[in-house]
Amino acid sequence: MMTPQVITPQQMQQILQQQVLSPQQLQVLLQQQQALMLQQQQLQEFYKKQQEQVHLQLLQQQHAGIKQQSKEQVSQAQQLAFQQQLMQVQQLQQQHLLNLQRQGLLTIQPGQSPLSLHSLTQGMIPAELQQLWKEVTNAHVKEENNNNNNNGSSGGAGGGGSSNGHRGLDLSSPAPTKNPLLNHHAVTNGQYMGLKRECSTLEDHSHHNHPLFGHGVCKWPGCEGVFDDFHTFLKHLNGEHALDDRSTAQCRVQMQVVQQLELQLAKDKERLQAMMTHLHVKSTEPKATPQPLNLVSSITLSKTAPAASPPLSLPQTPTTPTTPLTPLSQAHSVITPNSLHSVGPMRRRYSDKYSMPISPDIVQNKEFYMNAEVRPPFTYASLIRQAILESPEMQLTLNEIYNWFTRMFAYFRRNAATWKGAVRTNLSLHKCFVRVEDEYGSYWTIDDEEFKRGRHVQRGRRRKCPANESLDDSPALVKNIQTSLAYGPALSAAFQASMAENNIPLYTTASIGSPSLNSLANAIREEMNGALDHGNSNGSDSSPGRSPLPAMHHISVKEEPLDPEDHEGPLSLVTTANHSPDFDHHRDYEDDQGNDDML
DNA sequence: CGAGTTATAAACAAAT
DNA sequence: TATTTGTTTATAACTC
Repeated sequence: MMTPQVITPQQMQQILQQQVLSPQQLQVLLQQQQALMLQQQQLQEFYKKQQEQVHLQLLQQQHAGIKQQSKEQVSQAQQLAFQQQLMQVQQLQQQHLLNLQRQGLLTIQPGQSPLSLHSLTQGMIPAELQQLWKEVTNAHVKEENNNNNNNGSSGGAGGGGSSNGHRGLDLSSPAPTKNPLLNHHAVTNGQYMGLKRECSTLEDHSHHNHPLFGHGVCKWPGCEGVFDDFHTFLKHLNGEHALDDRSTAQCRVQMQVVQQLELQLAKDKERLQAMMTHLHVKSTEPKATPQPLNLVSSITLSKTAPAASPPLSLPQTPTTPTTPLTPLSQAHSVITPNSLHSVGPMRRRYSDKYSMPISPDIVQNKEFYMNAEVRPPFTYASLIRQAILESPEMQLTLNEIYNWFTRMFAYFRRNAATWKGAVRTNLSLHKCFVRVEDEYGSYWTIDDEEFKRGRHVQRGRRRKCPANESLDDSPALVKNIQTSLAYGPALSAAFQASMAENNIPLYTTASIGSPSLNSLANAIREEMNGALDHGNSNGSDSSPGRSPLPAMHHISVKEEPLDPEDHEGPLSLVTTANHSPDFDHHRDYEDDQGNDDML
C-alpha cells in the first residue's frame, strides 16, 4: 500500500547536526536507537539472504544450460523466485519504514525517492563503518564539540544539503519552521511517544528480546560486554550506556549505519531490477501504483535497457479507495493522450502489439483504473481474457465478466449497454473464447494458444457467405466434447500453466507450448480436484459458492470450416460425450446486480 | 490504397 | 412478455 520511503539525506543531516540536545531529545534518540539496531540486524540478514538467493538463481540458470539467456526463456520457477524476492524486499522495506515511522523518526514525504540517496555517501563499506564507530567511541567528546559544520561523517556527499545552516535543532523551541524537512509532527510526537515508550519498551523487552541484549552479550555498538543475566545487563546498560554525550553520538552514528544499509538496499533493489529487466521479467516492484505508468515508456523500458530510471522512483502517494480523485488528476499529466480520451474507441491496441502480456500493466495500474474513469488502452478481447485468466477457475459466466469489467474499471461503470454488447460480440467473434456448458448453464473459458496466435477474429466464420449457408451440413457450430479425452500428455503442461497462472497472475502469459491449454481447464481440475483450490479469492466474481468443480462440461468449439489449418489442434477431433452430474452445486448466476448503472 | 483489426450498432434467435 | 445471452452482419475508424 505504501511506498517505500527512506530517510532523506536532508533529514539525516538534520538529525546528525543536532548539537543542542535537550534531555528529552536524548532520551528519544536513545530509544530510537534500540529500534534502529534491531532494524539493522534485519537488514543485514536480509542482504545476506538476498545475495544468496540471487547467486542461487544465477547458478541454477547456468546449470540449466540457459546460456544464451533468450529472454523468453525465463522459467516459471525463476519468475516465482524473483517475485518472492521482490516481495521480500517490499515487505522488509515496509516493515522498516513502519518502524521508523513509529519511532517518530520519519515521516513520509511524497516526492522523495529512495534513489535520491544515491547521491549521498556512495561507497561506504562495513570497514569504514567500523572505523567510524571506533572514532566515535574513542573521540566522542571531540566530535561532539567539533562537528557543527561538518555533516557528521564520511559519506555526507551532501545531496543538496539545503538545510545545512540549521543546526541545533532545539526541541524546546516550539516551531521548527525553518526546517521543512524535519517534520514537526515527528519531533513532537517523537518526544512524547519516545518517552512513553521508553518505559514500556524496557518492560516489554524484558528478558526475552531486548534488542540490545542477545546471547548474553551487550549489543550496544562498540560494546561487547558479556553478562550472565538480564539484570546484570540492565545495570550495565544504565551505567555504561547511560544518557550522555557519548551515547548520543553513538546513536547518531548508528543512524548513519542504518542509512548506509538503506542505501545498500536501494542499490540492491536496483540491481534486482536490472536483472529482471535483463531477463525480461516485468517488474512488480512499483506495486499497484495509483498512477498509471506511462504505457509507452513502460513498453520501451522493458524493451530496451534500464537506462532510464524505472518507475521505481515514482513518488507515489499512498492512495486509498477513499481518494478516487487523486489518480484521476494525476492521470492527465502522466497517461498517454491516447488513453486519456474517456470517450471514443480504444484504437490503440496493446496486447498483441508487442506480443506482450497485458497482465503486468493491468495489475500495475489496477488501482488507477479502478478509480479513474479512463478508458483502458486494451482491446475488449484482452480484457476479457484477463478477466478469465484471473478467475480462480479460469472460467466466467458472461455476467461475471461484466462484473469484472465494472469492478476493475471505473470506465465501464457507465454506458453499460454499449460495452456489454461489445463484450458479447467479442466473445462470439473471437476464436479464443470458448463457451462451455454444463447442466447449470454456460460459461466462458479461454484458449490462450489461440489468443496468442494473434488472429483473434475468426474470419472464416465472419464472412461465411450467408447465401452459402446451406453448404454446411454440420449440425451446428457447436460440438460437444469431452474434455478429458485424448489430452494425456498435455495435461501436465496444462497443469503447470494453470498453477503458474494462478499463482503468479502477473505473468499469466508465460509461454507454455501446448495447444488449447486453457480449454483444458476442466480436465485439469478433474485431475486435481481440490488441489487447485487456491485461495485466490479476490480474483473475479466467479461465484463464491461455486463448489469445487463441475464434473463434466460440454465445450462449445467454434467451428471454422473454411480454415483447414485448424485441424492441427486436438480439439477438432473430439466427439460428443456426456457425463454424470454428480454435483448439485449452484453457480450463483445472480451474484451481481447493481453494477449496471452505478451512475 | 488495400487489407486487416477493432469498436460500435443493430438485427435476430434462443434461452431464461 | 421482458430480459439475458449469443450470433451475425454492417460500418466506421484506424493501423500497417
